[in-house]
Amino acid sequence: MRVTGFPLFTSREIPADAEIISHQLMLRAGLIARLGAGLYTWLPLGLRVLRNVERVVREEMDRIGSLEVLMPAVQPAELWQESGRWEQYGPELLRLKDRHAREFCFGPTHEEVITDLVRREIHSYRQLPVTYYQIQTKFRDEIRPRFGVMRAREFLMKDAYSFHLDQASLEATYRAMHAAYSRIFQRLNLDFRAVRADTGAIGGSVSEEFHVLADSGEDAIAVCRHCNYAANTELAQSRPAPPRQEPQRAAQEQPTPDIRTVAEQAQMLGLTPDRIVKSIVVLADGKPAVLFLAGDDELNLTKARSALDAGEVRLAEPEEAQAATGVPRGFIGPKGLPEELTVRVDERAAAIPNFSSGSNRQDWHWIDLNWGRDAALPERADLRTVRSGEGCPSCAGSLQIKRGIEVGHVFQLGAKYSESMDARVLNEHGDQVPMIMGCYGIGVSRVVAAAIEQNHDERGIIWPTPLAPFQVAIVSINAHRSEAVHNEAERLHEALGAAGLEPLWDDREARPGVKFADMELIGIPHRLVISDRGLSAGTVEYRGRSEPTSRHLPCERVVEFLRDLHQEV
RNA sequence: CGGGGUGUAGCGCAGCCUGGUAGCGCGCCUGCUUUGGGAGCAGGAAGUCGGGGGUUCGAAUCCCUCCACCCCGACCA
Repeated sequence: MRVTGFPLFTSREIPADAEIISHQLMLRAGLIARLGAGLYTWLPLGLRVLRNVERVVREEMDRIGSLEVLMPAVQPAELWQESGRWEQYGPELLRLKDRHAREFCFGPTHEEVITDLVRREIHSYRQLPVTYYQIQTKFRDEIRPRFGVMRAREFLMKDAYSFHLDQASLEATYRAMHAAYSRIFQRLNLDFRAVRADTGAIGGSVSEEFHVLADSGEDAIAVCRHCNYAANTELAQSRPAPPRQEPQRAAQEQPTPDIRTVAEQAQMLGLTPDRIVKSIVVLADGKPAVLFLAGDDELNLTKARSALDAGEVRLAEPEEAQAATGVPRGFIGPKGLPEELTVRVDERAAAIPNFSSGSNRQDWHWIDLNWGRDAALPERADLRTVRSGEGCPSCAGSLQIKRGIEVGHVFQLGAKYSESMDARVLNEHGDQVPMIMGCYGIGVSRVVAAAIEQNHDERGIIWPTPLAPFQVAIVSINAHRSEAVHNEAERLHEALGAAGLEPLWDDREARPGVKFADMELIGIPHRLVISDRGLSAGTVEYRGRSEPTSRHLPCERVVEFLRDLHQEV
């Protein structure tokens, strides 16, 4: 391809509204153009990268026997009403009406459609297991789209769905899919981790997320430094520290006027925060509950949701907390709390002897309380967020908190959709049984952004070979006045193309600096410079995108050299 | 949805407080020179100043209103 026939929409200026590096570089390199909030056009250069991600994904999906389909983006409301998600999903679901006022949504995901397809077409266990996938545009009306295609509203996703007679079959496909995902991200040269994950609104039991490690990632994940334990901090656990052993002291109530925070309480009472049990009022599906945690721990709302078996849990407003407990926030505690309140205690808070907490009386706190003696020990639960440096739950190592970009997610769904939508097959005994399902997603457009987050320098993008829109940049110096340069560039362009090496020849009449800067910004892995200077010695200059220096190659060896280099990766 | 901010040429911005008919850099077009790391000189094109309404002799500037976008928060696959 020649630049004169493949315009680059590069820019020197950093767009004002791009916050993270991948967003800035995608705009500056002319990969995408913004249309509206969370809506982007893929320009020719960017589309080549996106297609490369798709290609790798398709190859690996096909390899494990997953079958490609393409479902409608617009879906009838009836299906969503049948699964119950028309009500559940909320404003993130873009709802539409057609000319007959019939209701539809623009699909954010396709469990309903695929389940409907399969229940119509598959009737016998002999037809199972089966896995379908598609690569398709989704729309989720995100509260706050940001970071370019990283969190866009419209985005490209690979979603796959598997159907099984039994759990064992589901697990086999799940493992195959897991392995396929690992291969995909390996092939794309990304530094990633598979982490245990919350199943959230989709439902189901077992679930893992694939995260590309990057400081700009929106998710926090806990990874072990020694073993392969890795979990989203939404559910990560750590090895409990040995409980503190000390004789119980007599409880005393202390005046603590105007104390509101754990830090103030610790200071006034001369304690460290880990001797304090704090009381947090939450509303679980609208019902108040009090959660007790160690003073230096942070409440994990995802864990609270499962501990309280609730759909939605949020922190209570100060007025709501006071209404539920009868005391202002800051003075709530386990001793003397109204008995009808739902309470839970975090494991770590349950292990603190002689702790301090609110008195359920304004301006007073207890010290030296003990569970069982002064207040009944509530049902124990894991409620805290793990911290960096804590012990790994599955080995003797320690945990590290890293940031990750979620690029993939695999789920064992179970029978949630097949039951609500009545997707059954006959088993070998002639009984109607609901199919067991799995679902598996990859954020195709997000992978492009994630790859840039991980592969760039101050000059621009450094594409991993499988993603690069072009493999070789040919920069001809003064080709418009040197016939020799022009001819050699043209020869190489043709020869490299014939060798399948996807060259991009910058044949513009621009100054060399402009071309170098552009080729570096758009991240082409290999660069050839053709100049009179080199040709007089029978050489052209080669430089890898991330290499500091160039080397000279005899003209006749160039194609072979690049082909070998390309083969290595 | 709450809080904060920004809309002026394709991009990045100044001008607004203190009203007087719009400017800078990059980019773009033409010519000449230049040509191994984002050239120089000369000339040029390009803006409903986000939309609507109001105040005023006069509004980018002051007031009202609507819209769009960005950031923080809650939320979320």
